[in-house]
Amino acid sequence: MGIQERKERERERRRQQIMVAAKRVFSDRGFNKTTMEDIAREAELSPGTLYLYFKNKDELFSSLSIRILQYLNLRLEHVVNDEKDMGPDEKIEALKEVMYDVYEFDPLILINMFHLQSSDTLKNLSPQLLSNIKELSRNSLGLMARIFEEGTENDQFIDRHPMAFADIMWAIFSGVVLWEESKRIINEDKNYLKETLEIAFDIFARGIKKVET
Amino acid sequence: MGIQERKERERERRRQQIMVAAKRVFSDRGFNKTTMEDIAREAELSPGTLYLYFKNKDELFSSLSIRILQYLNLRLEHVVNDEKDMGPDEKIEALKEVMYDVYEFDPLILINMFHLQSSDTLKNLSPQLLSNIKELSRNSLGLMARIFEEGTENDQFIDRHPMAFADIMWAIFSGVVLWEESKRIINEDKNYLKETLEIAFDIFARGIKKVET
Amino acid sequence: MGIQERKERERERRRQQIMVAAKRVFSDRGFNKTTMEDIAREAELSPGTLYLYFKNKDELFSSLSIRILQYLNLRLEHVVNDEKDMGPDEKIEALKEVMYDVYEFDPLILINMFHLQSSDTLKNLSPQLLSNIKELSRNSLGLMARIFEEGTENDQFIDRHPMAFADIMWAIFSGVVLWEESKRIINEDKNYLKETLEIAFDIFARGIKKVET
Amino acid sequence: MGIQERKERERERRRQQIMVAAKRVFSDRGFNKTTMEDIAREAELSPGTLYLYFKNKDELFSSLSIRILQYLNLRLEHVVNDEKDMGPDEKIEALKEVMYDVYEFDPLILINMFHLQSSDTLKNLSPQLLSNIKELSRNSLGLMARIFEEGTENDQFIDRHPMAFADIMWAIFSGVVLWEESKRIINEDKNYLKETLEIAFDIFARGIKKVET
DNA sequence: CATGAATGAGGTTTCATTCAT
DNA sequence: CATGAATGAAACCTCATTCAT
Repeated sequence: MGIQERKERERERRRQQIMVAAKRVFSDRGFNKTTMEDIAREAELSPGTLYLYFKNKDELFSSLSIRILQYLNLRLEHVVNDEKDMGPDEKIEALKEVMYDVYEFDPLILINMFHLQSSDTLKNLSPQLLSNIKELSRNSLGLMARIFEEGTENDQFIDRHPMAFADIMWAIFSGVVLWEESKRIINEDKNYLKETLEIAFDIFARGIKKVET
Repeated sequence: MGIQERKERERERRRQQIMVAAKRVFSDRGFNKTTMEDIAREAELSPGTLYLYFKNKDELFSSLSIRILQYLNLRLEHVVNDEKDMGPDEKIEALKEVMYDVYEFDPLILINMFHLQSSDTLKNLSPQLLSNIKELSRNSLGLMARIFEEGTENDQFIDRHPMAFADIMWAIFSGVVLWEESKRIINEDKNYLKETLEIAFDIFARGIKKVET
Repeated sequence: MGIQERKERERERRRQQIMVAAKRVFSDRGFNKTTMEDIAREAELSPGTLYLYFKNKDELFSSLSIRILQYLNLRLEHVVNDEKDMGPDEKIEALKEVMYDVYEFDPLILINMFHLQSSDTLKNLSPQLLSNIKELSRNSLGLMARIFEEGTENDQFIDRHPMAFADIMWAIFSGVVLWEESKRIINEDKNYLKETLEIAFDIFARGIKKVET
Repeated sequence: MGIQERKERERERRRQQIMVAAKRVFSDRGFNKTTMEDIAREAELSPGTLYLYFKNKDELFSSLSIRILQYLNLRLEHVVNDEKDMGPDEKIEALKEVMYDVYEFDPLILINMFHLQSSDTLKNLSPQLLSNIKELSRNSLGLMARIFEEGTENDQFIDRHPMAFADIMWAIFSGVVLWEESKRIINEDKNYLKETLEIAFDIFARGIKKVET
């Protein structure tokens, strides 16, 4: 068991090493322009080795998305489940923090995640990985929806479909990050994203509250 | 002159024919998986012919984005410039219509446009085309911003940076369309998008109004 | 007959027009890089028209070589046949003039002629054209050989195979024009070719004379 | 070190293997008609492999020229530097041997070298390779020039520009090899080249000697 | 005769993936 | 487990040539 486990851990370390390298290269060059050899070089491994840890390029790429989705999920779960004494308003505030941290965790991987989603090659992922991704993103939306649901139940938010709320929330976040003009501005003024998110969440909070402040 | 013009029109017709085919295939298969031969076959032309009308695959792809951006621009200009007697509230309502029509005009091309923007190889577009795209998307955001600016000046909207408003607006729209889970739902329930947009714009309208109804 | 002839002449004029354009473009870009459309544009004709006058690209190219070979032949015939009162020494001097004029007539076409000869696509020339080229080049060598033959018969030149003499003569000329270093020098010093040819012919004249001066 | 070196040698072996195959195919079909796949098939490798050893088709082609130029250089250096006790006459004799051996070493590659020089696409060679070629051909001519220079200094050869002598010498050799009619004759009579070179060098030797024998 | 839009075969090159060491 | 040389399928793109007008 000791040995077994040690091996497993070693294997996981390698996977991480590769993913870190992959993230760097994908972020730098985008999906298409990145070759497996680029990643191998960055990871100081040989191309063949990558295939010992990832079935193919698409799976390697997708694993990056998995990682950030896992992080998002973790954080959302914490807000929804652990912070029992927060009111809906505070949870939305917390949600804002989560979203921003996700962005900071990996600003470019997010963009890549969209590439993943609006993409083609999702069909040659292993079924397990695919369902994993679907599960995670579904779960994330679900967790956000829960926050809004609570607000609705509390009669603090207007009564609408919570999933739609969650969708919009995510939209605000992701759209802000993606739209070309925004990217330009973000590059010039690092605070723009934060400010815009602030405004966005503020508007959102005002817009969904039943009793206006 | 007559002949010259006829030729020009004929040429434009061909371009459109190719773009229609390209749109279909790109939408079906995504950018990477789509080959020029696929498009040629769909357009019932030979591969070589495509290159008489588009410098390369990237330019063909980008031209599709141009088209929808032009449509968006046209519609936004109409709202901003021609509807002088609309109040800010009505204009946001009109904006909603525009966004939805854009989506109907070409639901998948929008996704592709994101691929374009979050992409890599857009550096080998002709400078003219590239600046054209930039100009159009910048202009669209600017027009949206104008709508919000008016509302702010009228003291009807809370006083924030109008560009950020526009950014969020676009975010809501595009994000809603893109997020994977949404896509799934949209495919199952065609009204979901409309409803969610309705909610989104409603929240947004409530959120930015200074004097609450 | 009048009309027939007029037409024929008109046709010949067109051929010349195309060849002049082709010569310019081939010289500028080399055989491979030159497209039929380039030539058409230079000739202010349409690509299709070229094929009314030349079976294919190779034939068009080869026709240029034909033209210069015809010129060479003409000049050589004049030296051999018309200048009955010249001695072998003088004829070699005349030969030098001819060679130099050929070079001036079309310095780059000569290089292209070598491309033709060391080339591949000579197999898809029309048999007639091919035999025409062979005939002309054979004839040129033959005419040169005659000059040396006379000198040998006169007991003025050493007794060797006259065709070999001609071959060497041609070699000197063509080699001088082709060798890369020479080209470089020629570009820097326009007189180099003339001088080198002068030396070459002088050496040659000294080398073949039976009675040394 | 041992491993490093073994790898390097293995790699060099592969390069040679490819070059041998390339030489065969280029010689057989000429540059344009030869496809990379042809070469790969001849080398019993896959097309992709060629690109592991040569940047592109042009570089592969040029490398062949390099090889023969290196051989030529080696031989010329031997004549010029190592054979201190040879007189100019003997050195010219040695030069003849060199030239003939070069021809035997690779009769068709020489023709291809001319294709290289009178060619177009040689601008997309790596700068290093290009300068390598230029260096080598310049050097070869320089070495030949040295031989003549010695003869001039010894007062055995007429006093002319030694580089021009070298140029002519090379011209004789290369021209003889190239001219179409010669090729035909060579194919029919294998001794023709040798004989003609013999005559050429004899004439040349007679032509440059100050004191006639 | 002239046109020039369309063709489509075919070439070069890339790169994800494999497998013998 | 790791390597990295080799693979070979497949993509983009060019351009000589044709043919309906």
